[in-house]
Amino acid sequence: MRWSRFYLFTTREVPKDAEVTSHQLMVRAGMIRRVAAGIYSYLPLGWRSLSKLMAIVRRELDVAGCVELTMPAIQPAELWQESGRWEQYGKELLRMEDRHGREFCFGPTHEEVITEIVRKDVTSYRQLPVNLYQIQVKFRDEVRPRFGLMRGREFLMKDAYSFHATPESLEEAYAALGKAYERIFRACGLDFIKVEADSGAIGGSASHEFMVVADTGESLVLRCAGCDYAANQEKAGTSGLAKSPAEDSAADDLAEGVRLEETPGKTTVEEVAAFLGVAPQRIVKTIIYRTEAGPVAVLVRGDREVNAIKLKNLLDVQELELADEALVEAVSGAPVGFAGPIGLEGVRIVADRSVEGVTNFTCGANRADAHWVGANFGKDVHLDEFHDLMLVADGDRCPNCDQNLVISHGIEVGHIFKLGTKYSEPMGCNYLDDRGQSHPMLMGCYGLGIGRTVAAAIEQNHDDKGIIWPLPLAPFEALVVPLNMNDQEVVQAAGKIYEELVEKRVDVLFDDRQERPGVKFNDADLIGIPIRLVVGSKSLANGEVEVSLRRDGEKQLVPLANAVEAMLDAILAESPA
RNA sequence: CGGGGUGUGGCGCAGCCUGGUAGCGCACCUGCUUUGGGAGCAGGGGGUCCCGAGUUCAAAUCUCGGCACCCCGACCA
Repeated sequence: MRWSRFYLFTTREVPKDAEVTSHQLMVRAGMIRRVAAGIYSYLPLGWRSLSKLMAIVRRELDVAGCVELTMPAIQPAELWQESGRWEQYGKELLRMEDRHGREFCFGPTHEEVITEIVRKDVTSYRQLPVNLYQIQVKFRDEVRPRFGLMRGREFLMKDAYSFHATPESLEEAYAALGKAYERIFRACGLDFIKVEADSGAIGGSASHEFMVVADTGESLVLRCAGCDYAANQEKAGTSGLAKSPAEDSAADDLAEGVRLEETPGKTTVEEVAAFLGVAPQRIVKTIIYRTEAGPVAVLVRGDREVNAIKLKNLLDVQELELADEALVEAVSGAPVGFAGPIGLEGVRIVADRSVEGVTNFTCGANRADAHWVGANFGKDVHLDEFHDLMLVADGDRCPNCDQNLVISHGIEVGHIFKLGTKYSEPMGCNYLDDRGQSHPMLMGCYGLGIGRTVAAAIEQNHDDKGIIWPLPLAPFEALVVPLNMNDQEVVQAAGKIYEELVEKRVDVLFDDRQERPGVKFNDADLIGIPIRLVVGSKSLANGEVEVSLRRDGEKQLVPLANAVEAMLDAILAESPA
């Protein structure tokens, strides 16, 4: 491709709304353009990288036994009503009406449509398993889109759905897709980890996420220092909390009985702890939630936070949100800040394990400006069981091996779920077994963010001058740069090399622009083509050209006659095994 | 949803406080020079100052309303 005929315009200025590197570089390199909040055009250079990734995805999924199709982006409300998600899915679902007033949504995911397809075609266990995928434009109306393609509202996603007669068959597909993902992300040059995840809104029994560890990531993952345990924060469990000096030194006085202390205006754990001179670890805080099944009070250790996902799973409710002031007052009889388990009635109380064994603790008195001190379970508060309802933090202990967990940020690039019969059952996607009995199919679903993966690759592969593409994702494999367009010998020599590379079907960009060398070098660094060949007047006078890798920038002088060969060798060397 | 901010040529911004009909850098066009890390000189083109209403002799500037976008926060009692 000749640059002069390609559509590629770079910019020196950093767009002011771009906060993260991948976003800045993609805009500056002329890969994407923002059209509205969280909505982008993929310009030719960007589209080439996305296409490269899509080709890799298709190749690996085909190997894993998946079959491609394409479903509509716009979906009728009826299907979503059938699965129950029309009501469950919140404001992220972009809903619309057609001219007849019929309701539709712009699909954020396609479980309903695929289930509708399969239930019509597949009726026998003999036809199973099936595994279908598409690469589609999705839309999720995020509250706050940001970071360019990392968290857009409209985005490209590969989503696969598998259907099975037996758990073993589902397990097989789940494992095959997991392996395919690992191959895909490795090909992208990504440093990633696979973590256990909660199956969340999509529901189901098991789930893993593929995370690219990066400070700009919006997810939190916990990894064990001692074994291979890794989970996202929503899912992560622990065998014990991080030790804190305060906890160790907290002398367990003999219970003298619970007593009331005035705590005027002290509404937070921090304030109460400071005011009464107790460690936050010895405060039991009471958080009140609103659910469709009524209010719920959660007890958690003062220095810790409730994990809403775990709580939602335990309670088995659809809606869960922190109670507002009015509800807190109605439930606890006190303003926000003074709720406590003692004498709390008319509300379900659940407790996190973090408070189990805490003795002589402090808690709200359900009365304005007062806390109980020296309270104890079994005496002042009666609870039958403690559950895992806490957000695991850095330094907590691994549930498998007791070593310390380490927290880090991650970019979620892939997510695989075992769905079970969550959709097949309500939607009647059934098959007949070998005895003629009808059963709902077992399903799996497998998502992979196309744009986000490319963005993550840039986050991990760049320097202060620009992108450093791993070869498989590079929009072009090679760049040929004639330095002086007025020097006919230079132009001819470079043009000949370019033509020969095209002959060899190398993905090559020829910078035939009438620009000064500095501009060409800087643009080359910015767009990050992995292998570069420079033809300049001086070296050409010695019959030589210069080959270098964007990765290390080391220049190698090569005789003109060997230029094409040197480029082909470099491409081979840069290709993943 | 709450708070803050921004909206002026393709991009980045100044001008607004203290009203007098718009300016800078980059980019763009023409010419000459220049050509191994974002060239120099000269000349030139381009703006409904987000939209609407109001105040005024006069509004980018003041007032009110709207829209769009950006950032921060979203309550752990």
